[in-house]
Amino acid sequence: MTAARADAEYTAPVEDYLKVIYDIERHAGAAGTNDIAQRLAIAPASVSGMVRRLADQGLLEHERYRGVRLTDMGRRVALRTIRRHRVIEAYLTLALGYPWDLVHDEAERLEHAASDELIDRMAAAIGEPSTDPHGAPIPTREGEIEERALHSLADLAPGERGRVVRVSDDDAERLRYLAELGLVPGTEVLLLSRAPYGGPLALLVGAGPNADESVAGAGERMVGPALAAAVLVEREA
Amino acid sequence: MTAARADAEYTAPVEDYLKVIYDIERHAGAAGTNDIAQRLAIAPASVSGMVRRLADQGLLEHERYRGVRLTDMGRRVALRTIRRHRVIEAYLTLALGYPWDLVHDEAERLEHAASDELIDRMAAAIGEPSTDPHGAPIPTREGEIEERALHSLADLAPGERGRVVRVSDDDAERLRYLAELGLVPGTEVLLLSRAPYGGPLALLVGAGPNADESVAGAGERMVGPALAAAVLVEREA
DNA sequence: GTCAATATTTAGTCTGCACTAAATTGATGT
DNA sequence: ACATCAATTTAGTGCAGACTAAATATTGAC
Repeated sequence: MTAARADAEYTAPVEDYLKVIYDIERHAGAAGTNDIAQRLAIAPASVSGMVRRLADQGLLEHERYRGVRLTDMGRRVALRTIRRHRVIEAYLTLALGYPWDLVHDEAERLEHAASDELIDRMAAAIGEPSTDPHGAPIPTREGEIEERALHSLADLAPGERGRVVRVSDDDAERLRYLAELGLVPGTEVLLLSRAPYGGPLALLVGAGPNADESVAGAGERMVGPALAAAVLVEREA
Repeated sequence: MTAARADAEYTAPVEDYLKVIYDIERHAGAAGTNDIAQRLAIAPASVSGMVRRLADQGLLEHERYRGVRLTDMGRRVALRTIRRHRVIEAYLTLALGYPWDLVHDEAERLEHAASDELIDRMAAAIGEPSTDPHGAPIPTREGEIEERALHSLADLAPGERGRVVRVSDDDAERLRYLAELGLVPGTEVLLLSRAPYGGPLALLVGAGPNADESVAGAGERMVGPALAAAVLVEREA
């Protein structure tokens, strides 16, 4: 029952749990033990124990068998960690020329070691960007985040046009392939057609502002639905 | 007995042990349990257990009651960690404008999280410096280090002249004070006199290449022997 | 050479965070 | 209403790395 502050030190595993729970909660309302376990690549039984500890620390609330929700404090800690992660990703690409498929793993470790002071200096050095290299929004120092509801590329209707805003960053291989296809944030896409029964989508990919990053220019592309789900777009007229 | 590689992953505590053992060994030939414990701010009894584990991994050799010596592999791991630490320190000051009294603590945490790839990019970005901001030599990627034998300021004879090459970096407060006195690497000093029985030294401090860093200009200074011991100099004609 | 001071090790404990195997609860289809 | 399946929790274990208290080895003084 000690009212701990959100600026205390937390272990790397704790920060990882909170990050993952934050993300699951956003999409599903509450985070189940199994989802957490899968996202962290650990056994579900291991999650139960940690969840109890996190609840004791006031970082989340747990209804047995019904899942987990972050408290305000837990959310603050999660967002601070997410800010660190994304600022580091942005800094590595913009200031050190890191390729965009490698920054995630590096940030995954550095986020637990970097001080807020360092994060702020990094952010300032690259002009306080509002998103990371994969298009994910960077929370402010104060823990504000601009989460807009996005559609996946797979949700577009044939003939509909959209702009890539964000891509999933947790698989380096996939990121490299997306870059090859030109599917990077800022690129315009037009869904030409969608084959039925989970078949491939045909796209017209236009050049975006990050065209220097992408290997290929504009052109027609075929992508499977799993890949399309990893590409988030905003609809356009 | 498994012949592990030096490029495997080690935990942060393991890297910390190896670093301090490397350092103690350099000055004293072999590292005693007590010295290690004191440098790591842990109980001596805790060291015994860890030392056994490190010996089992082939990182060091241990003669009971006689101290510890790194193996070649242990030394390689230690030097890699030291390189990380010092490159990070140099990068933070040169690329991010970090004040020199804060970089040590930051590097102390980041050194365990940064990949070799990142360290190399940082080093390249600041022009592969040969020393960190406190004058400590940076080991090469290959684990070579140029350790020159230095005297402390306290060893100079009255009337002797020297140039500050390196200062101890483990106490932020002291670093700030040294900077105030102008005792930063590169500065010329002339020992005017030494009071007997551990009394203060009188110095003439001249401007060095890092004069912009130091608050004070050239002038006469009085320092105690403890502080003088933290300043390493090379003798001059 | 013996004795005290000091250094080191052992013994036993604790915490965090993972694991497997087994028990339990909740949801679902008939 | 009940059987079954999936999700979750409990029980018991292991490892890393710290701790204290107690035992033991080394060293230095006399």
